[in-house]
Amino acid sequence: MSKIDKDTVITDQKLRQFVGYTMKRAFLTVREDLATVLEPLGLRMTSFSALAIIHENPDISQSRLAEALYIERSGVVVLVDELESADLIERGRVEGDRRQYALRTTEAGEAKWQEAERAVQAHEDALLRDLTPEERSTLRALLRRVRRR
Amino acid sequence: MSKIDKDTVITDQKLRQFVGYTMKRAFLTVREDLATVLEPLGLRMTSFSALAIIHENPDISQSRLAEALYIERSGVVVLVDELESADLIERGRVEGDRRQYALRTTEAGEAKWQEAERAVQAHEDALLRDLTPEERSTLRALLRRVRRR
DNA sequence: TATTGTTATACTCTATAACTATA
DNA sequence: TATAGTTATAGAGTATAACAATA
Repeated sequence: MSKIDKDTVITDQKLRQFVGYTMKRAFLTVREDLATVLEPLGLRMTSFSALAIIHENPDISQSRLAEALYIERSGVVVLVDELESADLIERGRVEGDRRQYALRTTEAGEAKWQEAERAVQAHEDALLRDLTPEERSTLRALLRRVRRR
Repeated sequence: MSKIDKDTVITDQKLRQFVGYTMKRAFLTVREDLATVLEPLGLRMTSFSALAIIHENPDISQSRLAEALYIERSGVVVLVDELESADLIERGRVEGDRRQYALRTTEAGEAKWQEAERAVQAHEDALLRDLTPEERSTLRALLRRVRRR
């Protein structure tokens, strides 16, 4: 019932055997740093992703953006509101279907994307500084091979 | 303002260049599957980790468990309440310091840990089925080299 | 003064469900 | 009937801050 030593080393050997545990730890590290990098740009992790998808797929609808981001359409509404309020994207109308919007970046949105892309690249270069370019590619490739059952 | 084609392929080339994006996707896949695996055992991702740490570090205090789990002490209270209510761990008293607890697994907790460990191993084997044992080791090793600045 | 555990509160992120307007 | 977008609500997972007991 006692013998707790202030300097006893806490081990996590059992957990370390799991890829998921290591992945969670790495992801939380990335997420925290990324948040501080994006914050001064007025972006969050998800709005950064949304801006990237809209930049790359002009005139995409909210529903398809939801699929691309793997979130529900209801979540996209808030996200798009946020980007639109910041004048980074516009809700264009589609001729022939008045239900959906055609999302596209504004000029300011394009500039913001370029800036954010550079900032995020610098963030990754910092966190992955111990990995060679080849190792980073390997890491990306291995992560992409994690598959749902 | 239109030309949205129902079959237009949505690309995420810009995001894929980032390790963090791929990591998030992989982690969410793991987290979702893990949750369904742990649910019938009455565990969550974090309580599974806590059980592992307590199993491996008998008589650990709540504060040190918080450090091991990278969460706040206030969060540990709820977590430990949860595991204690399920009779998986006990809050033992420390002789010489009445402030802290000495957390340890119960017999039921040990059994639950063995069962959960097997279940989580099966979950990983399923999600990482496309990776060889060597590739899984490589993935773990690379993830561990992601470092805070 | 510092540490341990606790409580209350709040915040972020996301999902669910019910709704409207259009198709 | 089905689809696109919206709103309100709720839940999970954490963090922050203030506090009591003990060191």
